[in-house]
Amino acid sequence: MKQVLQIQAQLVTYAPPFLDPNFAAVKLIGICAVHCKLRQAALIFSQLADPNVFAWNAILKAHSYNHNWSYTLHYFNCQLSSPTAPAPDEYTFTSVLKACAGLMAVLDGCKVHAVVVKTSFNFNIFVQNSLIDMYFKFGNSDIAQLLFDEMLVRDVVSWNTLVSGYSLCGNVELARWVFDKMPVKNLVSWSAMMAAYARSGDLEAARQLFDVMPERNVVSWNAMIAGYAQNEKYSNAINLFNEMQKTGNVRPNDVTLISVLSACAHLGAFDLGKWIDRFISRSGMELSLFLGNALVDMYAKCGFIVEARRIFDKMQERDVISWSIIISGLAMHGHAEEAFEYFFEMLDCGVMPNEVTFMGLLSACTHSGLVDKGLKYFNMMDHIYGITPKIEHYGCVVDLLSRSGRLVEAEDLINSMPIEANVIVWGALLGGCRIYGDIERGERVVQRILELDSEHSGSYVYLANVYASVGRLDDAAKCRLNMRENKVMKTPGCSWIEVHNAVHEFFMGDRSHPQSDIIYATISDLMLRMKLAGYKPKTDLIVHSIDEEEKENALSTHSEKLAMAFGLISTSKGTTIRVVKNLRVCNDCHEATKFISRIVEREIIVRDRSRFHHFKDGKCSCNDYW
DNA sequence: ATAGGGTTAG
Repeated sequence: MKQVLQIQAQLVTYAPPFLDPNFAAVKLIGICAVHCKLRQAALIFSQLADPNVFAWNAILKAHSYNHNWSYTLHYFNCQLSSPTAPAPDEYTFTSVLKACAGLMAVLDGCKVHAVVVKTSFNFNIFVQNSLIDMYFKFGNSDIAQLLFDEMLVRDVVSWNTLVSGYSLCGNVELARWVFDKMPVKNLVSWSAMMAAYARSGDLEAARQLFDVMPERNVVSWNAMIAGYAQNEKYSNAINLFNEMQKTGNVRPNDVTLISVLSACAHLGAFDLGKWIDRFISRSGMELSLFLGNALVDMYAKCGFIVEARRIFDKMQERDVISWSIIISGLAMHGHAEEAFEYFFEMLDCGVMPNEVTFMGLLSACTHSGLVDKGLKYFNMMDHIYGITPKIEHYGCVVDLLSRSGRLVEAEDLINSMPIEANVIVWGALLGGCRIYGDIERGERVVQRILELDSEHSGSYVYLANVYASVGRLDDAAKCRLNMRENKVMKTPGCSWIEVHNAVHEFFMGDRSHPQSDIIYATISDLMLRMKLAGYKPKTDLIVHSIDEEEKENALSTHSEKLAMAFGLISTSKGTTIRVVKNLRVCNDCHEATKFISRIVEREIIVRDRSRFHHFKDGKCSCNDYW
């Protein structure tokens, strides 16, 4: 790029007469495109007195290559309306059709198709393939198939387009049928078929294809890694990334790193996440919008909100996703005021919020108990920005109202919802009934929940707890029996911790870890010291056993305590402990962790399914409100 | 001199 600028400067001051300016511009624009420097490309193009068809195609390609679909169509419009511009050719149409597909601009696409037919470019195989691809992306597989059938000559790209097209339309079987039928396969054919399986959720079939592929490039690896990451197989994604590094002949690119960062974010695998950050700086890789977003999200979800902000501030370009990520990140850490500040800054930058942005704002309110502010944002969504609240938003607001004891309003809101409430929304209200001991309402809510999901474990546990707390032990027992008979399973509590680049996973009562004995010994020791410091196990949370000692035991083997104990014995004194949990952190563990942070003089950061808890010196950042 | 198909974030 540096040399592009030098050449450009040279051409402005002195253009040699033997050099065709269009020729030079095509070359320079091509380099700008590869480096995502579209403004520079546009400048070079605008300085041409008389752009020829090569120059027009170059500027169209530069924008479509960078997924800047609307600018592609903008330039195409300019070309059509300018009296001096050359007529479009087959090269023009491939870029333009791609842009229509990317924009899902069905009407424009059909119009371009009409022009293609009128100008007889519909016999060019490149244009034909682009048309087929476009109709698949519009979801119109019938027309796509028709165009394919009418082709006189087909090449491997035509077949590949069919495979990926059917995959896009959700028809893996047909994609496989085409894949088996195609006369010649290349690397892209294999990758497309593999991606089709991954997209359909059949990771075994995808992996099998990946393993037998005759050759692989970075895109094949990316497709498999992304397949794992998008199907929540985060450890598999990371393992495959490590394998890719080991083979040594394929260099990860930004797409690879984005998928791996997403896996790191979900797992809280910050060692690898930080390594990727350094890798990016070290290799001089451009911090693209996607990559920046993935990095910010990784840091925020791994508990490094300061680092997340550092990357966010460093980004050249930010879109609504970037802002939503930083807002939800701040919300997760309980920094509600900063989340609001970023929201207003976002508006100042002219970026329109969407439904995800509002999820971030609402959860910021939930985590800080800002009920009225939450209601204000909730109303703002529809009234000011025309965004119809989705079930998640209702869930958030019901949670907000319920937690603060405004149960009547919460129930009214559910009953006034234009969409059917789900188990999560009712569950939020049930949580409020539990906290505020509203037994009558709770019973009603449980009934509604069990109508929707007869195996809702939370309801059974809730009922058993309520009965036990008011001394109706027979009813409590009946409820537990009921639960067992209906085979209601609670999601098993699971926590994990990253130590020395490896993620260690613990389930409740887990004894499968090689260092299990010493982990349990550590917990017993801690329990003793905690009790001396005034800790009282919250055994009233346990419903299924009677013996007090047994209850304490059950509490002490909660997965987060196991992960924490493992962290304490495997890291040096003073190191921050970071644990991730799949469920909400339980009341007892929350209390215990406060004590532990003081006893061992460590900062302990727990990410549960909805937020972060920073424990330090016997206190938690959530101020016991979560 | 310029082109089509497989991979990416909340």
